[in-house]
Amino acid sequence: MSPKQQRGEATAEQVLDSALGIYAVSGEAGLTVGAITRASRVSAGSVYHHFGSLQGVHNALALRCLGRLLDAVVADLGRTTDARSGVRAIVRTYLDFVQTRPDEARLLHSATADHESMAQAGRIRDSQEARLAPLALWVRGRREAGEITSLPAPVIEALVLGPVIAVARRWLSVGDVDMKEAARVLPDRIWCSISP
Amino acid sequence: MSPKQQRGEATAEQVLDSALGIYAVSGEAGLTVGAITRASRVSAGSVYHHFGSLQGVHNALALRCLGRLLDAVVADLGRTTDARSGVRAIVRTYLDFVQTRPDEARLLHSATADHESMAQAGRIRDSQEARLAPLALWVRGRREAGEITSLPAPVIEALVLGPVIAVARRWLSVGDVDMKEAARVLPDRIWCSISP
DNA sequence: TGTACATCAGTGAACGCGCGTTCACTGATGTAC
DNA sequence: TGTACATCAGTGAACGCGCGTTCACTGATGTAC
Repeated sequence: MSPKQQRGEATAEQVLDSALGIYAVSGEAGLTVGAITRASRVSAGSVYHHFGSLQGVHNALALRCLGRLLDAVVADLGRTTDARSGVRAIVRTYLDFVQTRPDEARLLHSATADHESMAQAGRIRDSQEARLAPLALWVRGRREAGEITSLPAPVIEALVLGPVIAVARRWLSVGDVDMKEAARVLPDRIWCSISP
Repeated sequence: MSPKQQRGEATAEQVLDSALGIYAVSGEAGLTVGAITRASRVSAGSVYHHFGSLQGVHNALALRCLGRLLDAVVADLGRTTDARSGVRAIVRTYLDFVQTRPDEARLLHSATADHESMAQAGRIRDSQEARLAPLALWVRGRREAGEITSLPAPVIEALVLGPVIAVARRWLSVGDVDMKEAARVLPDRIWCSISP
């Protein structure tokens, strides 16, 4: 899982890059060991050496994508002070990520829904705790400062991320959303739904 | 696809019922022809006679679930007059459907994300046009009446359904949402985000 | 009402294919003295 | 600096298994006269 030699790291990255490409073209069903070895020019044995199983590749890929998204969001969120600009930052960063890395966004949006991930939702949260903690902290801080209405955390999360994810999915599948307009309009609309 | 004999209809329903159960327990990957024939006591040949392929079973199942959800929503929406009570009806009916038929809700939430469905998003919309039309009509009517802010239709859809879907998915996977409270709180919050 | 016939519904053994995984092995890298 | 050794990285043929699909066939149902 954590290679002790440099070239090991490079190989693992190569596998994940290829896997993402396959996923983008052929979907989850197309992500087979054969497809990976063909695309990455890494042998089956080597894939197993690094990831243990095909599921291991899948998990590692999902974690890498989620990590990148959370990193981006947390970084931009850290530059804000009040709740309103924070919400604006979350919306913009999320939509920006979706447009810049559509394949990874697609993976995240279906991965969070699929059966395996639901069973492992807890484990995923654990392994991303370092990135999730600042986010939770920010929400708690804003709420204690009275800038956000006092609703259960999951409901607030749904009110903030729900519309953003919905727009993102729509853009990724149908494509009939003006993302610039969405980024301009959504923050205030979302803000209104969670202000006291 | 549309059986000419009564017993054919019953068999097809039996297959879909079993398929839904398998999907709930084993996920999409578990939905194999073998699993279906074992659970439904319908032979492989008969499954192919009715659905053409395994993908056909999957599509039919997704369409049946979506149809049921849309029927429920459209029915309750028809009993409302103003936009505000309409939004309340949509939220409540949706959350009610999720709680009453969690397996079907899970299927819908992952099916809309998966690769195959994205490719066929257009065809699905077509085949459900009869149910989608009243919904679209309602939105247009409310907007022309000035009861809803004038944003692009997909953005409004995202603002209304986004939080609802987010809460539903959270409840289905993690389970840490009070659905009663969500149903009580969400309508007004959502309403605020789309009022002029 | 009875019979002949076409169509629909259903069976299940058999098919080949591609899947995930293993393993005995070779080569590369880092380390200790 | 050189050598010996342990560990890591990588190979690819081989394995058996379960998959989706087919097809020749039987039985049930509806229809026309």
